[in-house]
Amino acid sequence: MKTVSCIREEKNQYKIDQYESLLKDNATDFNQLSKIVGLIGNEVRLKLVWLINEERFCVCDLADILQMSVPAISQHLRKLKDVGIVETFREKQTIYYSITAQQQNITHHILDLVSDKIALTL
Amino acid sequence: MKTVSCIREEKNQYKIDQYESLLKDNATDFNQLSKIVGLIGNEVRLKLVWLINEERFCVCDLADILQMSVPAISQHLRKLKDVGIVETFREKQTIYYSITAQQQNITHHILDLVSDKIALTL
DNA sequence: ATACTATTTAAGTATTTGCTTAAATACTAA
DNA sequence: TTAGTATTTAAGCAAATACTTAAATAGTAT
Repeated sequence: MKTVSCIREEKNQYKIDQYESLLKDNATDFNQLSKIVGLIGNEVRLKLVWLINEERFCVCDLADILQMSVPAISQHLRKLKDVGIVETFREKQTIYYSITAQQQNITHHILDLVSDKIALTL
Repeated sequence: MKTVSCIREEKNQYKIDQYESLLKDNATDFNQLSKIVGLIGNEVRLKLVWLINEERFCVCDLADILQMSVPAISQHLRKLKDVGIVETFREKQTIYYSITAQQQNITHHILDLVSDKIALTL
């Protein structure tokens, strides 16, 4: 059974039904994409992704740059790692983070927005 | 006084300081951009932005398409309107939503990700 | 082993978010 | 004016989020 909010004359029920099923058919993709975009849409994580895209960093470097606690940064990085945005490699005790090839498309699309907005050169 | 997490030999304190001040200089831009990206990175709002970019819709159309309550949709649209992603125009009792020119750059960048991922044709 | 460094994980908590329901607003039409 | 439609706003609440502190894990170096 289906809820109907619109009862006005001019509405196009056919069109509404078409868009509804179109979105339902692609529900998984919308869900996954919104998860990744939502993750990067956090101020700390946006900075982390931008930094890691510039060059590899370890957790405590990132904590110092952002002036935040190491566990806080570690937990943000874990979320980015869980969806495949960043990956790690160990060198002695230090664990370095870098951007994965896997989600580079999404990552770079969003980092383009940073470049558009900000003149960032070291 | 500044917190230091890294005490290892190999770290490059000069580089850390440079990135720290670079991010601080652009704090406002990172904050604004993350707000907008974070807003669109919600499954319901991502669908709303995609729909509204396809064609103009009124609140109750969108509620029917997404099978959600009218107040819930209205509140999502308000957030998108507050940051200038969508705008409204009234026709009789009906209020139609469309994408603004103002934030079209960001909006389209993110909708490109939808297109990349999903084959959406009506 | 032991001590130390780097990082992660877990538990606790305050804040934010996204819905619900009910009431308010705004406009249309008789 | 009155009734009806479209939408927004407000209050309340459950769930999610982002920190904190403390403890656990993993590797290094003596």
